[in-house]
This record gives sequence, structure tokens and C-alpha cells, in this order.
Amino acid sequence: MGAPKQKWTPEEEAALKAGVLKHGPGKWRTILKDPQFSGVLCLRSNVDLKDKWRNISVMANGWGSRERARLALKRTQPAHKRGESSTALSTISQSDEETVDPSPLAASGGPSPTDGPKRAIMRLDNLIIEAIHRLKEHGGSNKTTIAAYIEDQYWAPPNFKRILSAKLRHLATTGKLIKMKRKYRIAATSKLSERKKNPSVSLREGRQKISRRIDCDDASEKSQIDLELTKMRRMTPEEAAAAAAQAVAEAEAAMAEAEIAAQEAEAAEADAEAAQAFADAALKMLKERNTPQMNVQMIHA
DNA sequence: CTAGGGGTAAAT
DNA sequence: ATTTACCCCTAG
Repeated sequence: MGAPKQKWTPEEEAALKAGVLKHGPGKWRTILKDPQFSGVLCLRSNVDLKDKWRNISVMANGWGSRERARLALKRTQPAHKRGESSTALSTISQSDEETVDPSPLAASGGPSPTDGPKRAIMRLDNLIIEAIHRLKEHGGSNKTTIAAYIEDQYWAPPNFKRILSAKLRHLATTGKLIKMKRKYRIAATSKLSERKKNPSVSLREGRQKISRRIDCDDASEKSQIDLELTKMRRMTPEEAAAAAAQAVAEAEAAMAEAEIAAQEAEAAEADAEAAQAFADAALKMLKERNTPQMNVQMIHA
């Protein structure tokens, strides 16, 4: 039967991250029930959230997880067994048994110069999308402009242009971007509009057991929390505080705007919600970096 | 309900 | 052929 597969949209991912930042890791049901995110995540179950978070964590971590290593290695190299059962005591060092299993958020603990070019590439896709979005150029933006924007707004690794070229080409071939005469435009098809426009929800109707779909009133779709959070992750505390303050201001402005313009409240409300979510999350993160909620992860600063 | 293990279709 | 990303299942 047809469970074609539901890819996670950046919006859903952003909502998940924001939710984790707000309620803490684990509280999947809470996040799902939160009206702030239920709109975006109404198609996902709590288990889905958990699974996706696991994937994201493993990705961001870079490969610290042992289970992944074991799983990856068991197929690739079944030939050699790592027998430490024999009298080998000296080889322990600090390889296995890591003291931390940091969530992706753990990276926010250390804006220090120590974790510089370690893993420079995170979500270049979103960065590109955002760049094109913000540039608002008719017919799209060319590579140089996009590169300039990103290099200006963030920091760029030395080989950034090459990476960007590859990524742009890839995004174009996969249909996420449309390349026209040296300019890149965001594809209208696929992405959110794909699932948004046609209620093909019935495809996966037969199997909602208990905790499927609490509230399916999707209103907000336009959130760039992910990007903001990613950006913030590299900031110094002072910069983060400033960003948080600005986020609060933006949230208030967006809310006020939403109140006035009741006609097209949908878009404005979505913006307001997104901004509010980010503001909440940002403040929470700043004030409670070492709370029992977020717990052990952030050891070194 | 959540954490973890495992399977598999899709992507590279 | 291998890796990735979703999804489901089961134990705690």
C-alpha cells in the first residue's frame, strides 16, 4: 500500500528545533500540542518528531554517536572485529564511551573560536533559499550576488565559492531551484506547495493509531526560525542577546501589525508567530543555558 | 509516552 | 553498492 514517504520540510524542521529549544528535548507530545507548532507539525506524530530529532542530532554531531558508527561499520567492514576483550587495557584513551551525547543545541554553548572551521557547512540549502528570498531580485539572483550576501551576513570558509557552486547546481538539478540565464530562482513547485495545495492527506489515512494528528489547522508555514537559530549558534553571548532583543522587537512589531491588518491576517500572523517563537526560544536559551531542562550537554564554554 | 533497534525505499 | 532519511515496532 502506498506510503510514498513524507519528506520533512524545512518549516517542519524549524518548528521542531524551535520546539525543542522551547520545551526541551524529549517533550515531544508537549511540542506537538503547543499551538505554536501544531500548525506546522500536525502531520507528524510524536514519534516522528523524536526520530527526526535523532537524525538531526546525529547529523549535527558529526558522527559522535556510537550506534551510528557501529551500524555504519558493521556493513562496510564486517571483516575486522574490535576485540578489546583480551588483556588490552592500555588502548582505552578516550576513544569510546563519550561523556557527552550532545544535541545539536550543544553547539550553542561554545561560540568560542575553538570550534571554527570544524564543520562549516550546515544548512547551506536554507542559507541559499534565504539569500534569494531576502535579495528579492526579479528573475532570481546569480551566484555572485548570493555568495556576496552569504559572505556578508555570515562567515565564509575559504573554499566557499566552490561549495556554493556545487550546491547551487545540485539544487537546480534536483528541482529546488530554477536556473534561468545564470540566475537562480526558488522553485514554486515541490517544497511546501506540493503538500499544501492538494490535500493528499488521505494517502496516509489508514494508520493513525492513537496519537496521530492532534490539531490539523495549518496556518503558519512561513518560518525561518531554523536559519535564525543556526545563525545564533555561532554568535557570542553578547551578539546573541542583541539578536534576541531584536527578535522580541520584531515579534512585537509583527503582532501589532497583525492586529491592525485583520484582512490578510494569515501571513502576518504566521510571521508574528514565527518571530514570537524565535524570541521565546532565544530568551529561554539565554537565560537557561544550564538549566536542568537542557541538562548536562554544555560542558565547556 | 519516550528511547532505542531495525527495516526499507529513495538518493548518491 | 552504499548511504541516507523515514517509518514502524517494542521495551521500559
